[in-house]
Amino acid sequence: MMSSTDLEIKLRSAGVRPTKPRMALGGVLFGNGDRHVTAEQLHSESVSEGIRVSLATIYNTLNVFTEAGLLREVAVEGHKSYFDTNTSNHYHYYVEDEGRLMDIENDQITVSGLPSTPAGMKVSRVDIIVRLEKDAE
Amino acid sequence: MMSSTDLEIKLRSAGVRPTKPRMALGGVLFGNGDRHVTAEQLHSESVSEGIRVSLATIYNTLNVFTEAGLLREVAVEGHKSYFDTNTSNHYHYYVEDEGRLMDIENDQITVSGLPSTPAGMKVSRVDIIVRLEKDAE
DNA sequence: ATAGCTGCAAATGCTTTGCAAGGCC
DNA sequence: GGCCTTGCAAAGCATTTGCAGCTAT
Repeated sequence: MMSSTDLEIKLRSAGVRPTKPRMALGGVLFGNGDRHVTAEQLHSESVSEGIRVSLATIYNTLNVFTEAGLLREVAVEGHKSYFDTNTSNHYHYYVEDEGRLMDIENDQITVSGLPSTPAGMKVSRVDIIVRLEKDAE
Repeated sequence: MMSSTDLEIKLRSAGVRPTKPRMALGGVLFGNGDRHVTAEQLHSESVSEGIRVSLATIYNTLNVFTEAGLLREVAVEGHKSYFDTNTSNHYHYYVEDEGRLMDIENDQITVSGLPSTPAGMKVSRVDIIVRLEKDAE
């Protein structure tokens, strides 16, 4: 858990004004360890916890948090964005049958053999998604 | 270039009926080396080459080709799917400023340190996207 | 002949936006 | 007070679907 004071500091440090909806959503997002949510998931979860926010505000808040570096957006497949509360460098499993995203709990992953970056460009991020399906065994 | 006979064989072997639109789109897709296109790009390119197809057919064809294993779909970021004519195992650069996808021309890439796959699951595919931005140098 | 395609337009799903009312510093 | 934020509903995009007519085998 994270105290509301800590949360307020977290938001302020990132340059995000701690409004009531942002504090409430921040509590849901950052109060329970690393999470991966879609806008729709966050909305229904918030509503069922008694937080009354519109879906527009959910999107707005997720975007503001992402731009402020509090969340990381993960593209898995068209028409659905996942937001990850773990902004450190790490990779993901994606369970295709369930549409569920998980962190790969291992910081030993290394990618080798990458060619040199094209001239005038630099790497902004490396995304790795390991897609999983049920074992037909 | 690929002859229309070869293209027809390619489609038939994949279990895809070689209709007129499919042959025409197949020519655009497979006639010029490895490509990465969005539906919209393929549509406007086809139209400017005098191929009259509706956007619905573009989507339908891309999906049929993908299911038949002739294309591979790459998720880069919300609201846009890229289709790659290179279906072999390889990874991508994504140039963020231009929305352009490129194959990483190197088969030396290896990923090590992956933890064992969760029980009952197997890896269906590993996607790696190296995001590039302009070097601010 | 008949199962499968295509095109059109309407529908869908996710996300953004315009604008008036309200909240934060 | 003034600027930023919220909510609602409407708009926007990319993609899919229903259906009547057409095509490949």
